[in-house]
Order: sequence, then C-alpha cells, then structure tokens
Amino acid sequence: MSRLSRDDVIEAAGRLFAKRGYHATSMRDLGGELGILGGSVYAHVSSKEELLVEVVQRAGRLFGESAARAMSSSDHPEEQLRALIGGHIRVVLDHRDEAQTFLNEATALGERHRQAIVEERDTYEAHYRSVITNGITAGTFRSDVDANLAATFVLSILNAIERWYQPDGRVDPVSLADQLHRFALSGVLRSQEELDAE
Amino acid sequence: MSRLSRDDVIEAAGRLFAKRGYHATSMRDLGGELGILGGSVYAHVSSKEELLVEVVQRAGRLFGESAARAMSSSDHPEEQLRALIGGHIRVVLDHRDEAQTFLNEATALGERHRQAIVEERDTYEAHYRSVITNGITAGTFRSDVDANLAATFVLSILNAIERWYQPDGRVDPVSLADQLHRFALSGVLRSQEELDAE
DNA sequence: GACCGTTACAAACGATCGTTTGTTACTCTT
DNA sequence: AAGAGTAACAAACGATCGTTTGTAACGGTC
Repeated sequence: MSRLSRDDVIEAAGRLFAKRGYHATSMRDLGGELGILGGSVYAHVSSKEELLVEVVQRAGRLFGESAARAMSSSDHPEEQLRALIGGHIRVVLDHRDEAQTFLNEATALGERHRQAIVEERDTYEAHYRSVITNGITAGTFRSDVDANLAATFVLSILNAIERWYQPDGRVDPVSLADQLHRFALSGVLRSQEELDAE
Repeated sequence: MSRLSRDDVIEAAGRLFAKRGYHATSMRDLGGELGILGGSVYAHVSSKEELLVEVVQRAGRLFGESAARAMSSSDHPEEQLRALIGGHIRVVLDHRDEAQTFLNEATALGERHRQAIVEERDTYEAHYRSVITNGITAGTFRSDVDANLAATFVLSILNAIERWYQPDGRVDPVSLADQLHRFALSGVLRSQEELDAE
C-alpha cells in the first residue's frame, strides 16, 4: 500500500459526501474508504468541515471557469447559451462527486463558508440571466418571457442532471447537451412567424 | 400550553427536516421546537425514522392524488400537462416542508421504505412521460424530441421550485405556473410552420 | 548513518446521539 | 370521586460522533 496524499483524502471525501451526504459520513467511514483509521485522517486535514469546504470550493472553481470560457467563446447570446449548457454538463459529468456535493451539501457548511458559496453561485447564475436578457434586447429571444425565470428554468434542468443521469445509460452526454439546448432555446427563441411579421 | 397531538409532532418534524435536513435534526431539537424535552417525543412516535417515513408518505400521497386529478381532468395531452404542472406547483407551495423533505431527505430512509418511495416517484413521473408520448402520437407535440428526456426536463424544473421560490417574492404562483407551462410547451409543441407544411 | 518530518496506529477524550426508564401530573371516562 | 390512560419531566443508558494524544514505523535529506 502506497501512502496517501491530501488529494486522495479529499477525493474520497467527495465520493462519500456525494453518495451518503456530509452528516451521514463519519471520519471513520472516510478512514475505512482509504484503508486507514478515522483518526489518521487528521494527518492530512485539520477538521471534517475543511474537507467539505475543499470539495465544494473545487466544484465552485470548475463551474466558474467553465462559465467564463463559455461567455468569451462568442458574443452571440444564442451561442453563449449553448456553450454555457455544454460546459455545465461537462463539469457535472466529469466531476460528479464534487458537483453533487456542491449542489446538495452546501447547507452543511458553516455560515462563514456557506455565504461565500452562495455568492459564487449567484455570480454563476448571473451569466445565464444576462445572456438571456441580452438575447431579448438583441431581438433574437422572445420578449414575452421573464428572463430571470427562464434562466432559473434552464439552471433547474442543469442542476438536476446529477440526480438521474446514468453514465452507462441510454443517453450520451453530447446528445443530452444537444436536446437540452434545443429544449431551452425553443423556450426563449422567437418563432419564425414572429420574425416574419416584422 | 395545550397538549400536543401526534400531528403537531409530525408537522414540526417536517419543518425541521426541510430546513436543516434529517441527520442534522436531533430529537432534542424537535423537542425544543415543540416546547418539550427530546425524550418526551416518544410519547407520540416510536422512532425518529418513523417521523421521516410519515412526513415523506404524506408528501407522496399529495403528489399522487394531484397527478391522478390532473390526468382525469381532460384527455388532451396539452391540457393534461398544464394540469400536472399546476397541481405540482400547488402541492409544493401549499405543503412546502413535506415536499422539501420528500425531495431531499428520502435518501435518509432505510432501504425498505426508500424502495417504496422510489416506486411512488416512478409512478408519478410516468404520468408526465405518457402525456408527452401521447402528445407526440396525437401529432400535437414535436416528434423529434425524446419524450422521456422532455419529461425529465419538466420534472427537473418542477422539483427545483422549492429551492428558489420565495412566497413573498416577485413571482406569484399563478404566473409561475403560466410561464412554466408556456416554457415547457414550447419545448415540445410543434411550431405553426411545421403544422402548415402538412 | 543519524536526523527529521510525515503517516499511520491504538486508545482514549468529552460531547452528543437515539432511546429507555421511572415517576409525576393532567384529562377524560364511568 | 375513583380509576385509566396519556403526556410530560428528569435522568440515565450504550453507541457513536469529531477530535486529541502518545507512540511506532517510515521516507527523504545532510
């Protein structure tokens, strides 16, 4: 058995937090997952909450970077939205445990850290809102939809993916992104007859 | 102070389970919420898990009854979908604590009861799938959408409402149902130009 | 090869958990 | 008025929690 690194510990913690939840995971559970005793985990981290903070921060950074890339990939709202959706799906599926912990266990954080995560999430969601707002201003998107509400709907679908998606299932990531993008777009896009009427 | 009924206890449990989560709620917390000691709760229920089972079952029954009413309210897929969405929103907003516990804390149930809830949820979601499938067969809905995926998208939006909706906020329940119904419909409905082309 | 920091174990700490026990006080029934 | 049943308290049970302590084995560095 080779010795463990701090990253090994955090990764295993993410796995257990995602599967059973933060409160349902004990330090002895985590030790068992790593093949060591519960108390030995403290050679790598200084508290259980530090593990949660680390896992959640990693996911937060991934989402933030993904959104930044998507926004600068184009200046057309329609393309930006496609990139946002594709990036989000990639993050969720490539870093499932962290994403799942980020989405479901952030409430277990202390007030101090939870506040930071909420702000991070707000910034992330603001990208979706601004893209849709810009699309409406530009005339590409329908003006009779509430931009904030539409953004919330899209994010709701994205955030729920980890709850049902099976990597070995019937739907592959690419066609998921494709169908979701079309579903979302048809909710905000102006129809052809509307455009013809101008 | 009047004495407490079993229903009072279950209602308070739902409140705490929804706000803090099952594992983060102790029997002493629950007692505190009710103005009694933790041990005194056992005059009303026989275990902590029984409380969770009760809360989750109540929400499950509400969702089930709502779906049944919606399905028998019409035999047009488009109207049935509207009724399903409206009913779901009403259940979530009128019984928020139970719904929230149902959606987020079912994983804390023992294998035995969790299985039952999963089946109940599957039956509920099957209504959405069949409505959309029927709509495609009838020609009202687009045939290029994956019915199962579309149903999942709609349910994702519905299940996320409890995470962001503020009763005293900017959006009232009726216009939420309306906008959501229009958003979902435009995702599955055939466009006018498609219909014209026939 | 002596030294030092790291990683792990074994054992225990106090706190809190779900739950049980024994007892008191209240309310309803007869 | 007597009795039964319920709802609450006060206190404790064993189990488990996050964490700490002391110590032994290990790896890399001068």
